Amino acid sequence: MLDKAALIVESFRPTGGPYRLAELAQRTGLPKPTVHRLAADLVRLGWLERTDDVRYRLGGRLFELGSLVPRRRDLREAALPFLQDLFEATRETVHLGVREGMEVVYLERIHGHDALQLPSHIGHSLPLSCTGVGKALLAFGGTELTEEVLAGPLPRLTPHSLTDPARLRMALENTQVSGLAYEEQEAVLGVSCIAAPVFAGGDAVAAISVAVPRARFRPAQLAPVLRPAALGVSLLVAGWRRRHAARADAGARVIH
Amino acid sequence: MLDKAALIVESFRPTGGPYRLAELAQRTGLPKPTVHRLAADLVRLGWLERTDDVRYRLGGRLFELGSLVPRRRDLREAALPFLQDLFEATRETVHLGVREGMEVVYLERIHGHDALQLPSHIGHSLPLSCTGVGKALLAFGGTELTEEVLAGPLPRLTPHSLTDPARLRMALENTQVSGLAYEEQEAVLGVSCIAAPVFAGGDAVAAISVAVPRARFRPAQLAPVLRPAALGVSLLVAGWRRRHAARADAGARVIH
DNA sequence: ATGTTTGTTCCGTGACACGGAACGACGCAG
DNA sequence: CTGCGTCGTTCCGTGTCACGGAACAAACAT
Repeated sequence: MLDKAALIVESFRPTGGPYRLAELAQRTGLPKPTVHRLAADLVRLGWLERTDDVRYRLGGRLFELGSLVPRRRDLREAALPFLQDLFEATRETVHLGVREGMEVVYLERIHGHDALQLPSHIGHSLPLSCTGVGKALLAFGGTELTEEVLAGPLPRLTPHSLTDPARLRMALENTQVSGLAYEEQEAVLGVSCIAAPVFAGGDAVAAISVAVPRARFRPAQLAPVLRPAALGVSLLVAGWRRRHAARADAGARVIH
Repeated sequence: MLDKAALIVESFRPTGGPYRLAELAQRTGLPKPTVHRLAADLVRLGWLERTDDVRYRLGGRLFELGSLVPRRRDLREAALPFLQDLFEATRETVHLGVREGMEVVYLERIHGHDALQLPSHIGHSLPLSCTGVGKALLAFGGTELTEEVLAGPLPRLTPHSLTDPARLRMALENTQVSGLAYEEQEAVLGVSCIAAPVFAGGDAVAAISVAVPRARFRPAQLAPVLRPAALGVSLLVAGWRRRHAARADAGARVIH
């Protein structure tokens, strides 16, 4: 029954937008009365809301709980000042993302009034191989991960997406040398992207990127600002790790 | 059973931090085996995670779902560019918040490297009467809401929190005239705050604030930047409302 | 060595989740 | 106006699976 409830909630991905009861039944494959009963319970709990008294959408309680998720909250908090610096220096769309399985999940995206129309919303997932953040994470995510991605079929979001394993491998090797990952119209036509990994103890735990309309994409001007930003976050996160490890040890000794 | 699962998840508020099985059992008041079984299910669903293989914390899936909540996501997206402007102009901590019952919930908080130690994390709730954002929402939230808050006991976060209904009422009336709400060390000692409401169709749907260390709090310099920011968001949101209403009408006609 | 608390497994019992069937309301085509 | 389809909602008998007390081994403190 928890599974059914979760199925209903998850069926709101990726739009979160309002759905009618019949739509939910179809999306989840559950019988209509079951959806009706469970949805009513979820509304009572605040996990869902009713809009015009006919349709359901994700509820505010879910937002509050999601904001508390420790790993995500701490990383975002630490990175935010650097993302601000980056945005002020470039005035372009700035991303922070982490790896989740074979995909990248965006933790933060800041932009000005001329926001690009991008699929990289906060909380959304995109294939590792099609995004700057994803490539940065992939290049420094260990060989076994790289091989797994290169083995599987490479997804295609645009005609420019890298679907040839050999070319992707070459791009990753370049990234491993330069510490920077590039993406050119591989996720959205007309938008290019440069990204840098955030390290913590040898492996990349996140990545920062700047997305720019292809016409005014000038890597030589972005790299000198992006690199220190990623480095700054890395140093901050490394500081945590040490403190956290010490605290964990202390805790283990203190408890009981 | 959904209720029990929700009880477990909600018991992570407000820290989200890792808890042991016994702690969860105590926090929720549920028997240990029940928590054990449900927590295992929740981990399987990705709503909870296990840390050092002993403790539980809120899971990444929850973050992703929470980010999709439409009302919150749209408002944040619309306000973000203005929050950026505000931050660049003031270089102080900027908030975006909405009302949820008798409390304010923060949707966004951006800051630089010298982040203030504030209780206003994203997703957190604070009493309306103790925060700048809350006062702005309260002043333009309708008389029945005002009376309800003034009637109940006013919470006290610091010695400066307004607990006298008469003084709070006066502050709200000032805000209704000036369009600006002030808060001085009422939530955190040493921090003052100025806020402005975001309107949509006559009533305040959100509020923007700037929090500043008391020593360098200069309202006369903040107000001229804050006011147009709040106004800008208001105009954008008003645009939605019209479009959304039109779309809802169209939808009502189209569907069936 | 003893006591306490931890996380975990087992399992008989009973509550309650389940979903097919039926209902009234609504919009539409004929 | 009448039939038809689909909507959201309610009912209720059936069967399942959630429930949690009891018992367990392991870790730690005294």
